Amino acid sequence: MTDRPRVRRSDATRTAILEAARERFAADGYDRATIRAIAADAGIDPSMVMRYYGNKEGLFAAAVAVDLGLPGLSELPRDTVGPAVAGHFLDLWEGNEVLTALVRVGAASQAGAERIQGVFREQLLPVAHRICPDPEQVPARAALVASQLLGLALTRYVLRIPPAVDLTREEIVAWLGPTLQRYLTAPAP
Amino acid sequence: MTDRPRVRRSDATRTAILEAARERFAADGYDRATIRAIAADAGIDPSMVMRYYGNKEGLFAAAVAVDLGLPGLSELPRDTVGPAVAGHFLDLWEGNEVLTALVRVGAASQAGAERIQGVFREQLLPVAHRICPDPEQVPARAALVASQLLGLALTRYVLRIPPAVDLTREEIVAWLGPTLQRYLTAPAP
DNA sequence: GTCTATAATTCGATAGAC
DNA sequence: GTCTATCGAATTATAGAC
Repeated sequence: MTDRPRVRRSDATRTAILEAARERFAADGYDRATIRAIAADAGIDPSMVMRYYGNKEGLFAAAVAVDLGLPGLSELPRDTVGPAVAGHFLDLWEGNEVLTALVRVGAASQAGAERIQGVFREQLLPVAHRICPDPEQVPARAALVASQLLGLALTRYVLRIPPAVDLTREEIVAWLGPTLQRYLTAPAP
Repeated sequence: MTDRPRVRRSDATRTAILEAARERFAADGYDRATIRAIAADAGIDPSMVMRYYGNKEGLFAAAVAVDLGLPGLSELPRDTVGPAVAGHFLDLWEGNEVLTALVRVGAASQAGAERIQGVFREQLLPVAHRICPDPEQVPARAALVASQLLGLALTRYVLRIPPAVDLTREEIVAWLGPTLQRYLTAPAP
């Protein structure tokens, strides 16, 4: 009977809230990104945010749900996986504020740090297991990969150190590619 | 006449405040590290912090004044500078909360990010100029070095991703040494 | 579903007694 | 130099009208 398409008005509002939240968390960090400011950006009332997401932590959790889209990478030829990973992550970072928000909040709060630990454990580790030779070394190798990728993101997108911002995509892939390749596939030193 | 040693009582208080501030900023980040909590840790009254450092920003600036002690590294043989840099920074991070506080606040606030930019410009760049061959490439190479060093610090000391925490000193020097060596001295790719 | 009004905290900063 | 008391502002979160 009343099963028409079900395009609730609130869906647009929810999307607007999440988008504004991502921008604010990425730009200001967790504490300074106030619900009031996010609601103002989204053009709605602050109390709506509470209604939809319960509290600030729930809003953050919904805003930074992230899919790295990594599984496809494990199909690539093993001897060029380093540059492929570098390029893939550059695309992710350039086109999306979620990751900047995630790092910024991860560095600032325990809850944010645990969320990044979760992404590492559930998305990066499994793929590393399909790429690396010795299973026993996978966690250490994945941690090294994460350190270089997150370090570039930190210097380039969060701290915005000028020479890191000025690097071109080609330069980054050329410099980081061999590093990641070694961390993933080279014999342990 | 009254030029006795000048050991003011307040010196001990100042030191206690700065030490407590470093711990709090490192553990909680800028916003959550309240003046009240810092004063409580130092065993003094919150108003003393204001008296000595003017405001919270002044306190932070005094607490994270940092000397990386880098110049000595430029005297080392050029072909083993990578592992030397890795080991030097590991010692710095392990023995001092200043750097953790700096990264945590740098990721969370603009003022903190600018402070790290200053450290990069005034302490890392000059040393890189004495190590790298081509002066024109120095900023980019230094930025790559910073990305790997800060990335390890982020994953190991701030986010505390378990496999990054579990890495031994020897493993880190062995893995990061060649990376830094290449960023600093290898021909551009 | 949306908004007004406000409760309940908490923080940085100030004024002033001792 | 040190502490008490407090102000003013900003925040999350709630209650309830429409």
